[in-house]
Amino acid sequence: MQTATLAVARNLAHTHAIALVHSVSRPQPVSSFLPECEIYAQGERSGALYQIEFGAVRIYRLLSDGRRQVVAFHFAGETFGFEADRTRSFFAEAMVHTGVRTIDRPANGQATPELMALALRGLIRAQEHLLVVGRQRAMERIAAFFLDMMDRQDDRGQIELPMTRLDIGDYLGMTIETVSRTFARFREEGIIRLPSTRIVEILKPERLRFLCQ
Amino acid sequence: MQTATLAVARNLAHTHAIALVHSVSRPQPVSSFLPECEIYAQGERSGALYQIEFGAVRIYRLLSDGRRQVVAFHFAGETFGFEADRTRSFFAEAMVHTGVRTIDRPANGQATPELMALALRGLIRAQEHLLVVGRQRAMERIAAFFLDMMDRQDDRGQIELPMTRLDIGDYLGMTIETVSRTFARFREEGIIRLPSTRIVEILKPERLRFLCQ
DNA sequence: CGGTCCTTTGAATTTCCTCAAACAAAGTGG
DNA sequence: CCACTTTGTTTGAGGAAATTCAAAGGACCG
Repeated sequence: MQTATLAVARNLAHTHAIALVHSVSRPQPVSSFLPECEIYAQGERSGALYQIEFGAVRIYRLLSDGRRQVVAFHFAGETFGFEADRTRSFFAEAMVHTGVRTIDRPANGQATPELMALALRGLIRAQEHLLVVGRQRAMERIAAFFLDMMDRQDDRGQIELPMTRLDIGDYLGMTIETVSRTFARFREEGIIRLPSTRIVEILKPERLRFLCQ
Repeated sequence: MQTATLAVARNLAHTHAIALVHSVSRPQPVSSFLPECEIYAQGERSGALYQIEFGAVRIYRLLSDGRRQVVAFHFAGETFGFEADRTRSFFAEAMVHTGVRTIDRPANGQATPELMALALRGLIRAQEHLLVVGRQRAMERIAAFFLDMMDRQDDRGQIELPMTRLDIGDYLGMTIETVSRTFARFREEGIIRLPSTRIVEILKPERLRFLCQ
C-alpha cells in the first residue's frame, strides 16, 4: 500500500515538475516535489545543486540492514546537493510540498569560491552534528536540535517541524520512542509547549542553551 | 603532577622543534613534537597546514564539562590543520614523537584545488564518522575503527595503535571500559589477537567487514 | 465512518555507563 | 637494580539510559 502511494506521488511530482517549468526572469525554472518524493538517490551520478524556494528536504543515507542516518534537513533559501564524491552518497527527499531551483555547476573548473563555501558549510555542519551525536545524551541532542531549528526558521520562538519523529530520531541517532519521551519531558518541565505534534513553542530557550553546555 | 610533566614536555618539544630546523631541499623544515604536545589549540587563529613526516596526531574539541570529541586521527603522509573557520575549532596534539612539515597556504585566493580536496576529504571523513557514531553499536564501531586503521597503515593485518583507549573511546563516542570490553570480546571470538595493548593483529578481517554491514 | 499512518505511553530488556578494584607497563629516585 | 609512583588497561558488579516490544490514542484521508 505504501509503495503504491509513493509511486503515485512520485509520478505526480514528476508531471507537476514539468508543469511548473515556466519562464521567469531568473536563470532556472522551479521544479516542484510532492511530500516524500525523491529529488535524487544514492548511487546516482552527482550533478546539479538545488536551491530551495519553499518547503523542506531531508538528506540521508541507508545501511544495508535498513538503519538510516539523516545527515541534514534543509529549508527555504538553503542550497543542497553538493557532494564530495562523483556519485551521490545520499538520498534527497522532499518532506513537504517543495519547490527547488536547479543551479548549474560552473562548467569545468571545480574550485570556485561558491563551491568552496558549500564544502565548508557542509564540513562545519557535519562536525557540529558529530559532536551532538557522539557525546551527548537524549535531552541534549533534542535541545541542540530545537536550538538549530530556532536559528534557522525563527517565527518568534515557535518552530514548525516538517519532519516526522522518525526523521528526527534518524537525524539524532535515537529511536522515535526516545524522541517522543524527550519531547514529553521538555513539555512537563515547562520548557516547550506542543500546540500540535508538528509545532513546538519554545518557552524557555535559556534552559535549552544551558543543556547544550 | 601531570600538568608539570606536560609543561616540561611542551617546553622540550619547543626546543626540539627549533633544534630540528635544518635546511633540506624541500620548501619547509620539519618541526618535531614530543608525545602529548600541542601543535595548535582551539581558539587560535587558523593558520598553516601541516603534513606529517612521521608519528601520529589527534584532532579533538572539548565541551565545557570536559567531555571530548576526537574528530580524527592522522598518520604519516596525511595533511591536517585545515579548518573551515578563521579561528581553530579543534586542538591538534602529537600522540607519539611526531615530525610535521608546515605547508604555507596559497597567499590570497582561497579556493585552490588543493584546499578544495582537503575540504572534501574532511567532509567525507566527517560524514562517514557520523554514520558510525550515530547508528552503530559498540562492536560495529570498533570494527569500523579497525578496518579504517587497516586501510591506512596496513602492515599485513597488523595495526599499531598510537592512541590510548581513552582516545579511541572519545573518537567513537564510548567509554574506555566499553572499548576494552569490546576488544576483549573480539579476542575471545578469535577475530583479533592482542600481542600487546597497542598492537592489534587482525585474524578475521571478513568478520569485521560483515559487522560493518 | 473506516483505515492508515504517526505519535504517545507502558513494561520488559538490552546496552552501555559508572564506580571500584586489581593488574600491567613504564618511568623515577634512592 | 629494585621499590615506588604514575599512568593506562582490564575486569566485575550494579545502575542508568535508551531500545525493543506492545498497545492505545490521535490526525488525516478517502
